[in-house]
Amino acid sequence: MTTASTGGTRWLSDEEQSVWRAYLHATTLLEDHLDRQLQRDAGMPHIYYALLVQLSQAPRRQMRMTELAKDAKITRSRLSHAVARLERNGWVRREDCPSDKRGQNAVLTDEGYEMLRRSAPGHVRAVRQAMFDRLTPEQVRSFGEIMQVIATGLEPEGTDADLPWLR
Amino acid sequence: MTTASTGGTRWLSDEEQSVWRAYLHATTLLEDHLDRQLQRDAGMPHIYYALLVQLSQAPRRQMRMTELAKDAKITRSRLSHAVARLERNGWVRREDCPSDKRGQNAVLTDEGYEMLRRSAPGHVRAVRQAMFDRLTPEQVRSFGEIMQVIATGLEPEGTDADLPWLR
DNA sequence: GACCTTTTCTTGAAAGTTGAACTAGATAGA
DNA sequence: TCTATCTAGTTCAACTTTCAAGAAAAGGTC
Repeated sequence: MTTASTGGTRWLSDEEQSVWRAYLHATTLLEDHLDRQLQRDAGMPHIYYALLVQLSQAPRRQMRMTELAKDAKITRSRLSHAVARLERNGWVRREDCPSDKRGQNAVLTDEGYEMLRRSAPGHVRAVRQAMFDRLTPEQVRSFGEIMQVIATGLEPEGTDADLPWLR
Repeated sequence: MTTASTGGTRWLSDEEQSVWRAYLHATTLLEDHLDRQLQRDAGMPHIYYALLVQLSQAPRRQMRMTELAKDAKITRSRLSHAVARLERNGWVRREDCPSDKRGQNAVLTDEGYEMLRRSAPGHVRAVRQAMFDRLTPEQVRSFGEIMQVIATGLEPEGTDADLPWLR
């Protein structure tokens, strides 16, 4: 394993390899950790919880399905299933969109909001303990930049983020 | 939203919130990206690929199930299913462990190795494009440190990493 | 309006994951 | 030895995700 090119492939350097390994370990451990924490304390996986948080911050606590899927970076299909489950739990309700008869609004119910209010402190604590309490302010800043770069690079084309005149 | 404590909960500051959001976006986009890339080019999800890589680097290209699960940070259950699938594909073979009759060794087959050799360049390219080619050397270094801190903090207790005299 | 394309969202089946229960073998103590 | 406990790995059922297919409405063009 070297940093040199071989047969056209630029392999990862030793440092890059170890960074990549650390990244994979940190992200899988953290995602598992949060999934378990939220499954225990809120009865749902992390991604579902994130959907409710998203809704709670939207005007009138509701969003069009497609918009919600985009913001959460998941497919519409996946969102359909997720909302169906959250609806069964009584935390989300679907409403027809008045302006577009194809459209659906996912609405956070009062029960959903209440559940969020109850479990938010525990979740924030978990995130802090796993990440922010272990990093210096300088590291947090740098980390934010790095994540931003990576996310932007993977954003599907034709997104606002790709239009230079909006930067 | 402030940085102050309220009712005992230290909420995230605005900066922390935006870092957290960026983290969630970057990691879900990247994991999706790699899953699709490998599903297309190697016929399996990223985690399965990572298992084969792990095996390819082990002595005699084999590992005990539990050890492999630990290294890959997944449950033994999940690994059982994964290896069953990889076995059906002919990329891995199970062998009884001679020294412990409960044990199984997962062995990377020649076909598995060959498949890895073919798809590695494309995978490395994807990782580079998504991450390393977008970061400065200084960012890569810092990123590695940060991921290391987070991973170590989430490592199950009683691990070597927690024994101070090994540091 | 008729026609074609695009967008929105859902569905169903196949694949993957989880957590608990279970079998079999190892380990340790009396 | 006998027993209790622990460890390795698998399996089952419930749940989640993916991918492809499809229904319904919207938007454009002639």
